[in-house]
Amino acid sequence: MPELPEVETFKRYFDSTSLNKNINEIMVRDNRVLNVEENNFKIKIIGKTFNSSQRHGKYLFVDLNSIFLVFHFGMTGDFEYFSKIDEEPTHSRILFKFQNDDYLSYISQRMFGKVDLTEKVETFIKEKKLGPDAFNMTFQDFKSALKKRSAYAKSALMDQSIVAGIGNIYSDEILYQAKIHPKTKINKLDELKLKELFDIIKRVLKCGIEKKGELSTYPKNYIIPYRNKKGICPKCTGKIQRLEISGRHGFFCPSCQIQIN
DNA sequence: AGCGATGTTCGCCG
DNA sequence: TCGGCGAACATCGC
Repeated sequence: MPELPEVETFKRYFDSTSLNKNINEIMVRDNRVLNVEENNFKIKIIGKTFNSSQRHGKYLFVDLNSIFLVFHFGMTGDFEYFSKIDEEPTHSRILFKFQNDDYLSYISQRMFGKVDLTEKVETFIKEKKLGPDAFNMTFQDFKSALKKRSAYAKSALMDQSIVAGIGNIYSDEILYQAKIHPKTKINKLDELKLKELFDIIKRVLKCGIEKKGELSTYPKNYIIPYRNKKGICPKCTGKIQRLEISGRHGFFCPSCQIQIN
């Protein structure tokens, strides 16, 4: 379930299981997830160790000394660390074998995720046109990223070039908590409302990280649990509505979330 | 059986 | 240029 909170959860899992272990072997189960040539990928990594990791938006970068491994998880990506080869998970696409005979699997059921290499994190971020990381940005970052933008609020939040890390689910939650209609044009928000939105982005993402992306454990006044079935708004008991914005569907409460025009 | 799904990217068009 | 839309990518579960 990889939006920012999930990728942050993957990062913590990765850090606690896989850092500082020598990589002895790499098994590429399906090279369609690789953005680099398979042999080159292996040559660049085997014999090295994962020194540290950093997250930007939905991307995870791993420092390998002079080169960075880049993980993106698409819609169905995950990591799994295990000890015996017969425990290899279904949809394991890239398997790293460490010197201690343990394994780390990069899982991708639908193979929308991609594994890449880059010389420099900043260059990669620039090439992918990623905006500031949603969790680490300052209010100034946020304001200047939105400058002269007129997209729908939901589209703007999901636009990785404006803010990196927010996807379909969290954009719904953020707008619900901020009481903003998804189709409000983002440039219609005044400074005060923008600051409120900024604070809510942080709060919702922080909650997501603390709950490790387990949606069922979210607070009672969150709309996320109501995304699948058109339910009752937990704040006003009105009916949750579904809407479509550029091929993605979202949910909102028409009486709590007011459109500003 | 067909549709939709937590993501990204590209081409089209207003 | 910006931004909305729809398709494409690949697979699986409902």
